[in-house]
Amino acid sequence: MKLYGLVDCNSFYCSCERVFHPEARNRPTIVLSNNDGCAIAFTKEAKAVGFGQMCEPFFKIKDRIREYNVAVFSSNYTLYDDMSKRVMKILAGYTPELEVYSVDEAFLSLEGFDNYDLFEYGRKIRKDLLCQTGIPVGVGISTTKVLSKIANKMAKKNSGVWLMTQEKQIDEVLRKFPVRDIWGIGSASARKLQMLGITTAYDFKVYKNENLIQKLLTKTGREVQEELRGVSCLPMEDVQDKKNIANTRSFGSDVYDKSDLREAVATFCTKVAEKIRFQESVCSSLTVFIHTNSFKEVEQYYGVGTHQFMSGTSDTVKMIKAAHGVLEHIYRPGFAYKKGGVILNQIVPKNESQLDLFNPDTADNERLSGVVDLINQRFGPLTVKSAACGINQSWKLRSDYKSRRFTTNWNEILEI
DNA sequence: TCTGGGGTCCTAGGACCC
DNA sequence: TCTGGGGTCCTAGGACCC
Repeated sequence: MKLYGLVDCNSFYCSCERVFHPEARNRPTIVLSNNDGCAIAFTKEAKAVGFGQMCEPFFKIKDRIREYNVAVFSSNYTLYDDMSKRVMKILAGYTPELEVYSVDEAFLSLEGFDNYDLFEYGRKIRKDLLCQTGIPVGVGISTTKVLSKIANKMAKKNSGVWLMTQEKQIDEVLRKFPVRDIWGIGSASARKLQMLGITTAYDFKVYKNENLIQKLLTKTGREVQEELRGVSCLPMEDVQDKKNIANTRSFGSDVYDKSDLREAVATFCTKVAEKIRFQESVCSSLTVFIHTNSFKEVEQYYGVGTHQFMSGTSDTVKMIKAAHGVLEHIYRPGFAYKKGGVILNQIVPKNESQLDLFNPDTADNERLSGVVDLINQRFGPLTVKSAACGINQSWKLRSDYKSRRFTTNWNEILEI
């Protein structure tokens, strides 16, 4: 029998903070987005006192945060990424095949584990992770990925582990499970299903007109329906290389000057170039965008443009030049820009890249990039960077409640 | 005053080919 | 009055995910 386990960390960002801030463990805890803009992670204690709406603006909830003595943290992705790696490494020991689905969750193939006491196995995984990393998780086990996601939600409501493999038992759960909460069914699809009278996962499972589902929800929706029926359509996947790589940011304050935007864009390029080199790939097109603050009732402008490289590249300097060229085209003076970004497209592995027939000598400066990457890995991000990134970086973002990089930087290690 | 960031997949429709 | 048929590739936009 096919069997899938889904392990999902509870309020992952908050749990990471709590590992190093014991004083937050008895308080409702919230983590903010970049720029301290919105609340994006909540513990169940925070949800219990009314927080939990995704991306609620921080400034709107400040009063309530004081009222309920909520612990607040700026996001610290260096810390979360490292904690995630620790969790995944342990999980890899519990399955022949692990699919790291996101920073805080992973599918485990449990095919061939039919004779195990799977409930006990789930408990062991939980205990081990909590002991070794301090991160609490839920474990859901069932016969398809979609069902194991549902099992995981049940696990979080109950003792932390939920096993469902018998049809009768599955149906019992599905009858009480809102269709909107199914993995792969968002608000738009839920609305369409509602019009067909489908409100629970069970209604969806037994709905007969498959052609209509295909038409309304496309192939994706049909696959979800099959998975609810216990027919596995979504196999375990290798985590392959990224097909797009982006770095985009809201600015700390409004930006008017082209020179500031040039700095920001150069910095975005530096980040994406690092990422693509780490993946050992090259890209052949690069998109730049800038736009105004859509929350303000002023004239809006959205500028976007793409540069096509003649051959695949992962060279920071080339990307900055290209991005500055695009910026020249899309910049309009007089607007207050609030956000910008750089996206790399048409990504292929380095060794599969096409060379430029007409300019064979414009190869990437790989030695330079290699040395820069080494220095920055050792001494911290942007220790060495292109002068185009600027020194003052007046556009950069805010982060007032940031915790230390406890696990990745000797200078910021936990003190007792 | 203050409103996140980074991805994937699918489809329709246009451009283009012979 | 009459105006082919069968493809591929690319892109924008929608929907969804964490």
